[in-house]
Amino acid sequence: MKLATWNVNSLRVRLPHLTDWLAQAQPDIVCLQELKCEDAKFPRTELQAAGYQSASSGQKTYNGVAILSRSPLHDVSAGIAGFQDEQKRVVVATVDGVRVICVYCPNGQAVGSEKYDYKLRWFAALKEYIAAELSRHPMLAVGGDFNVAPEDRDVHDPKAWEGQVHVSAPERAAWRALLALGLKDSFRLFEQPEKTYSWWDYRMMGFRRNAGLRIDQILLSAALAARCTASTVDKAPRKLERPSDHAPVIAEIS
DNA sequence: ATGGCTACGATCCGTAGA
Repeated sequence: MKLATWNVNSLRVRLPHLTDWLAQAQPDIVCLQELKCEDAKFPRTELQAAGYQSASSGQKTYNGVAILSRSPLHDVSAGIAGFQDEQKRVVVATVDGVRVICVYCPNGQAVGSEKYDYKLRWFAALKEYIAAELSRHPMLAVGGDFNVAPEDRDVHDPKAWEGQVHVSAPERAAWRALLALGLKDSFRLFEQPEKTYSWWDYRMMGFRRNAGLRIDQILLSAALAARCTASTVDKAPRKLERPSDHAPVIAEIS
């Protein structure tokens, strides 16, 4: 089973890149973020033609998440149970016995801002939600844009980023609290090339300079981590014309 | 140097992303 996550930064703009990538990479399950697209306008038939069923939780202009799958999606629900939120950031489904949670974690804007506080509250709620899901689903994966670079090696210029949003100590603690539930960062289960990132700023030729952050991850429960055979970032779509600023992350499960 | 791209929904600029 090949599981992927990709922040597409507008599903409608990126649909050609997405369908090309699906045909090339042949993932079984894909978590998508930043659809910026209402469910009514979700390109369900186009994706069906590409061989994927979908469960989406979208909204206009901002946020929006979806899970694509070649196998049927069961027990679909949207949002974090018990956490009131207008912003569409979570969708969950069971596919082939695996509980898949797709997350678009808040950006946080700036340390100390209202959005930063929301980010930390949101992470606390996510942790409780994952804990509850884990108790019922030992085979569980959380794929998404976490908007946290967990360690300095996930940051192109740790000095410049020190204390900033995406790397601040409270954000990293919130991210590590998810691992404390028993989850593993699939990417770090393996030897990886130095300076591997999943997001690069559109400005200042961020991608050419490899000025990036590794903020997109796939977290696996112990049962899945034990069966994970590879995890990579696929930089190819980031090289295309009019790319998303994020690249897909992949985890392969035997 | 606090800018710089890109997408969006609304104009001909503001908001948001990271």
